[in-house]
Amino acid sequence: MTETPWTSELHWVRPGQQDRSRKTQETLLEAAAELVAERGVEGTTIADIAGRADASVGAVYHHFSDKKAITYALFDRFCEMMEATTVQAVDPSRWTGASITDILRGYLVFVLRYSGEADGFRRAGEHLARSDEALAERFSQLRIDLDCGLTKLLLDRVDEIGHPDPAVAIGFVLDQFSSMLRSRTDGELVQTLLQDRSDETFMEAALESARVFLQLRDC
Amino acid sequence: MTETPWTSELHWVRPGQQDRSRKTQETLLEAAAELVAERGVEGTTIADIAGRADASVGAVYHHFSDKKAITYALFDRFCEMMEATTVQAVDPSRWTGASITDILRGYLVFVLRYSGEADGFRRAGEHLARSDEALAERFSQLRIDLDCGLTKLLLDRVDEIGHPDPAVAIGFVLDQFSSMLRSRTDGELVQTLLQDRSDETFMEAALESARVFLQLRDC
DNA sequence: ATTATCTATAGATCTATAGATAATGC
DNA sequence: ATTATCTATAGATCTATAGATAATGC
Repeated sequence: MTETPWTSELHWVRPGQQDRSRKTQETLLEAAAELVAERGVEGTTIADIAGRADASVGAVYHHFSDKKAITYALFDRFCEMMEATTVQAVDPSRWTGASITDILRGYLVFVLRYSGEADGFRRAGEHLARSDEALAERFSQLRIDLDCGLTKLLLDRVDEIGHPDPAVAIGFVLDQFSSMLRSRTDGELVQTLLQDRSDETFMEAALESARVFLQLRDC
Repeated sequence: MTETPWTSELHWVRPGQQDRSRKTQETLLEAAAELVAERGVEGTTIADIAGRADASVGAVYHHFSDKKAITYALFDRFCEMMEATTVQAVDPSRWTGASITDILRGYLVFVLRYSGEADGFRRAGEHLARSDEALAERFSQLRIDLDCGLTKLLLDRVDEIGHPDPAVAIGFVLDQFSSMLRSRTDGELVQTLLQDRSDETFMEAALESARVFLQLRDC
């Protein structure tokens, strides 16, 4: 339980030594991500992945020690995507002159527009998190890092906030946003009242809600 | 695609003709619900279900035509639970003298306290919804019925609402609540900033958010 | 010579059934 | 006599491997 594959990933994913190899490995991961986004980890077979990547089952096992290794690799890439994006997103210099509303709008636009690209990678992570506590921890940390970074950005603008407890209020608003974005971008599932409205309507309602809850002063 | 098993459920679930039979069937469904709540539909085997119910694999197949039939039966029960609860929850006479805040608080308390009991049944429905459009429709309808009922209750108290477009505002608040409740009750997954705070803190923040967004006048 | 890929198949796991045995209720 | 249950196992599906063939790069 203490040892996780993250500490010795090379046992799981064989690094290619030919150009062709790295390309195949990349194609296999892309195929796996697509399939997992569509059907989930358990609904995706090795033969499916090989088929979509125009490769053979043997090729898959040449690159990955077993099915779990593929899932790990997908999750690993999700972590990389999230970490790199978070670093850029919460860099104060990116938001020079921006108001809290600007930042929150940027967050909404980004997730609505691009979260779909990470779907299969994220779903692989969720699957692992259900059966491995350490990976669940790592998965959670991604969100926490993002939320903490955003919280800092917003606290730098605390003078815009009229709410008596800015830290708690920001925490609530960020939770609210991520929950609602999750519902909205989760695909197929759970029709809601606002589901059929445009992203624009949804965003404006979410921003208005945050604005009045935080008691933002227009600057 | 037009024919769904709902129209001829008796082909899927054999009605028992002995007391013992009905009891076994009930035990099997309860076992299935527990396991699906823990491990999901695909993570649960027929042998698992039989084992937890202290029955044999053969007994399972005596009662249910196949694995899908068990999943259907779980979803069917989820529909019954949701429909019956919705009817009671949105009955205007239940809320005589209640304010909008009272109703919203009642909603939060109920879901936080009891949604866990329906977890396996709901999860079976989600699983079916992913592969069958008609069942996805039926699954969505459950939420829509609840949200519409609640919307009516709140619109009856429209004089408490200061928001210029009460209908849209109510829709947004109900979406907000259901998304956040989903995140909070989904179990294990997705640690959030407010996740470790008490239900009480969460509820009060959610109610305050709704109050300022709807611009509720205290009555 | 080494690395990557393919085909064919062994092994594991799960669903579903067949046939025998036990319990129920007219 | 009918219904329910059990044990044993056939059949299907998926993971993983073995061994042969093809491509790469020193």
